[in-house]
Amino acid sequence: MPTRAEVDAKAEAEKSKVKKSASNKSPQLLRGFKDILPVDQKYWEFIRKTADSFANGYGFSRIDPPILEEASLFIRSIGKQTDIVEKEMFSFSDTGQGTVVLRPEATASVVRAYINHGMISLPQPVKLYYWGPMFRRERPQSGRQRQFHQFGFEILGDDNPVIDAQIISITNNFYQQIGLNQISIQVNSIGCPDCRKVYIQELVTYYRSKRKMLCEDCKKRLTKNPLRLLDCKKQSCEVIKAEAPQIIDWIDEECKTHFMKVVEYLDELNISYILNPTLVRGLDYYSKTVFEIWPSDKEEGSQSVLAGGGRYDGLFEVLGGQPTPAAGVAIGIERTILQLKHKEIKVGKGLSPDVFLAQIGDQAKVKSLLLFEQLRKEKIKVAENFAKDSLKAQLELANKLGVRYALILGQKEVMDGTILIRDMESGVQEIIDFNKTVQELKKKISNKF
RNA sequence: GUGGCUAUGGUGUAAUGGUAACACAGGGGUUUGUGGUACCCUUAUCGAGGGUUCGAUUCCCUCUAGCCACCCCA
Repeated sequence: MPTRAEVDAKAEAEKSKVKKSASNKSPQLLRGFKDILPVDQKYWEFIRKTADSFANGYGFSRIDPPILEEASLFIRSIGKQTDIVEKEMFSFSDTGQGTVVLRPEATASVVRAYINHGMISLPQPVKLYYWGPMFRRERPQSGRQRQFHQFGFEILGDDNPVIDAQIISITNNFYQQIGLNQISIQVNSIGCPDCRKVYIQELVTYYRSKRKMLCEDCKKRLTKNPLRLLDCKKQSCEVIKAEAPQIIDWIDEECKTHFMKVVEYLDELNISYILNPTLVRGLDYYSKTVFEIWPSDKEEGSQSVLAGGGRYDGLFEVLGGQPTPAAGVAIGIERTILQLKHKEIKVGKGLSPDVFLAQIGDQAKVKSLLLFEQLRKEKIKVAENFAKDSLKAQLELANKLGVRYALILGQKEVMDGTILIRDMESGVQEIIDFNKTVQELKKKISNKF
């Protein structure tokens, strides 16, 4: 039997071994976290630009709530019983601040900001737009990451159904605008808390009578989150679901009229949508209208939700504010980009430079450093590689970048006060006065179009 | 969190119980001032740890990660 000392020594050796090999390995990305690489930036810029212009055009003001918030903000808003709060939040305790979490979504923060800053005294409704990272500790797969990005539009302070329709319309227009017209808009109403309670009672009664035929998950849902029963995709439960009472038949007059109005507006706006009586959303704060955007190719079986939203009239009170009606949408950026790629939608032109500046020799290098600055100020997009000395290597690079023209500045040109302009397509070169570089270049570049 | 599949260089792919092949990309070069078409050189302790074995990248186990489905959501 080994002595205590031996055991300790062994453990120590083991530890240092691990430490050593770990320190030699380069640090890896955390699970579910991703770098947004240069090759993908054009998609991000494209979406960002479009989102910005939508915010602008529809009169939404930008708000950037912090990424870290009090845990209670989300527990109270999203709901204790939801998966997001129960098992998906990145939370930790910060000295003196209690439990803080990396935000899993932004609507709660926006509402918190509305309350905190007394936006109730602003002309209503208040229209806000956000963009940023969200965090959910989920098992990653494609279109599902632990850090992902959303942007969203929220209209706070008005209960008119036209607001609901407008949010859906904006979302629809956004997808049309970026070229993703193969989407389906799923719409439903889950009523207000009062009539929902009645409906849930009814639903539970119905499902209880069929309890023996339910799958394990649904038995759990029956007590935990009855609305989710409607989400089950199991064949056996589908049958039961088909006969289940529909929420639309149980919501009260006010909720029903509201929903009819929303649908009417959508019809007027010529937006095609699908009434989905089983659509319920996972966040507790929703009331009345709920909707989701799905990719319309059912063949792929991809059930990933591109965007989702709805009305959340009850949220303000839950967070200690005055009762305020509101509606909004959150759009998943990664998932939207995935669809753009899937549909091979071309995005942006890519920023290829107009000209490559090549230099040979020390004097020329110094002079081209200055010329580069001059060209940049003239808004000519110029590429270079001052670190390379050989002209061959520089032209090779110029070729790879696909520039039309190359400027060549060597010892001889410096002496003569000239510079070479080479047409990379024809290989024709001309000698021009160094002082006329900008003027000549501009002439050539504008000829291109 | 549960289940299934997978794991070879920067990327995409081979092969094999005796330490890895090919393509592309990258870097360097073919006497130092010319690219897009050539040629040469160069880039992997085969995800991590353990086991079986004379010997494992190849077989087994564990872990980790990715993908898919579920759960849930964007």
